[in-house]
Amino acid sequence: MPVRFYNTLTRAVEDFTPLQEGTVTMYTCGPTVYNFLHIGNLRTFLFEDLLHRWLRYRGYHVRQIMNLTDIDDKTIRDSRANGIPLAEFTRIYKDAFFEDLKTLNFTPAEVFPSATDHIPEMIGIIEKLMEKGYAYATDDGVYFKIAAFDGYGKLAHLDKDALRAGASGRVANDEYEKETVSDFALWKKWSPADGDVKWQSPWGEGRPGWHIECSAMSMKYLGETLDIHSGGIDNMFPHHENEIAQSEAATGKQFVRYWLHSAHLIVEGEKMAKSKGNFFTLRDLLTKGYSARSIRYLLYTTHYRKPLNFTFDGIKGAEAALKRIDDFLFTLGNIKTVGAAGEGMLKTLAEQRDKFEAALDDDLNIAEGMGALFELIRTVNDGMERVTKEFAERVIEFFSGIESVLGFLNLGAKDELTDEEHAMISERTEAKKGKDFARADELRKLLLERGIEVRDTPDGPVWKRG
RNA sequence: GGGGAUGUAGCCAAGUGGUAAGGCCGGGGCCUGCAAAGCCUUCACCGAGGGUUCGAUUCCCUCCAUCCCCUCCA
Repeated sequence: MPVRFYNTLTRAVEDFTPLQEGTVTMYTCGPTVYNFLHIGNLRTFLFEDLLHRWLRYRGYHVRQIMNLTDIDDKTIRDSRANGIPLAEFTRIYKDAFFEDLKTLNFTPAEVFPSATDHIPEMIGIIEKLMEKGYAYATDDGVYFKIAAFDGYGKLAHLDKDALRAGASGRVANDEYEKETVSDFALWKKWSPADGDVKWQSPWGEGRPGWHIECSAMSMKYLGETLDIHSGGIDNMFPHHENEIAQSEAATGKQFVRYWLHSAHLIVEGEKMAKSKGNFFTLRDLLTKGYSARSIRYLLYTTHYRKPLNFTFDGIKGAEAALKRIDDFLFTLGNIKTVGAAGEGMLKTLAEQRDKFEAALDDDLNIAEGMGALFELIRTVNDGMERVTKEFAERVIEFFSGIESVLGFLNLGAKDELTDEEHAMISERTEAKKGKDFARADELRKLLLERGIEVRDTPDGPVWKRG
């Protein structure tokens, strides 16, 4: 079975085949760099990370581009509020963004282009749109004329004639000079609120509209037609709809073949909002003592098209679940029994691996995939006394393989003990032999204080660092 | 007001027209000198009300709740 994805464009699950055999071009909307990443951002970015990793696992060469929006209303507003030049201000959050990606063990994109480095490319597209009659200039900027683009609304399934300004009640009483309220800005002429943020253009000094950056950067790095474009569901309209309009109007070609959108995250059943006090950045959670891998696990294990309810009970559960996997791999790593792997065990391994892969192929159903993993764990644990070193290695090899998809396993090399610690373990074993359990328990406690947990097994004591 | 989703055990979360995976927590038991790890066992009338059907959690309708979008929020 091929990999299948739910395509927002067609509202159906479709078989995935890239335009160019073996290579996938993928553009993912990145962060606006005016704050640290919050768990909502992470939900979307982790879905995209899973997408990237699964395509790789399936043998594709993935060319992912993730942009950084470093010029928009919010970055200008906050840089001015802080009295820092825009580039200096966004630098802070760009650096933080890359640190956070590293913390969460993201597979990096091929390029992370910044909007401000691509102003000429954006101007180029706008000029083309002007030439073709899809855009017009006014006193305050250049706008895309949606009436001129037939397919407008095909992604969001909105009727362009029915779009009303201010329907959401969020639009201030701006004096628009646009021909139609839903026409969107390609270029914004400089206004005093922009401070010293401005670029030269054929339409005077100003700055690009928000949507044009993604068209310019995706086409520059990946070509005029992309295999996959993804982002949060909230960006479907107007952002992605506008990207389609301006890109396809400019090139005359299909812009994106598969659109994938992730649902939002809520916190303890409620919308996450600063005003509700339930707004958390990654850094907030790390400060509270939660591990990056448990955050990754938790945000990874709900299907991406379903709203994810982030709870603190959930993150504690994630830590416990990870410990179960850790202990399983730890136990396997200490198996010494010699002999061939049993038929039944090999069959279970093959079955659960197939189930895991089939689940991920089916529109990235990771929840079902994890179910297969835990079934494998339970079955192997159940027959652990019959597990041989050879079979244990096979299982560990399987987990090492899927770690390229999961990114939250603990397969690290063993820490070594000091001579003193080795001596303590030996002394405890001797004490046990002599039935001096008081001394044995004392030594176990002393080792635990050093972060070393000793477990007795039929093969003798094993130890792990906590 | 319009459009789009979601609602499964204390919590998280798959799934199916024939009586519901998995993880966490809790109860009971086994194993252990004691632990740890592990195993076994227990824990759900699938938001509410109708309808279609031999049979619905799964399809249809209504309602309720929550979330997303309707010009710049992942």
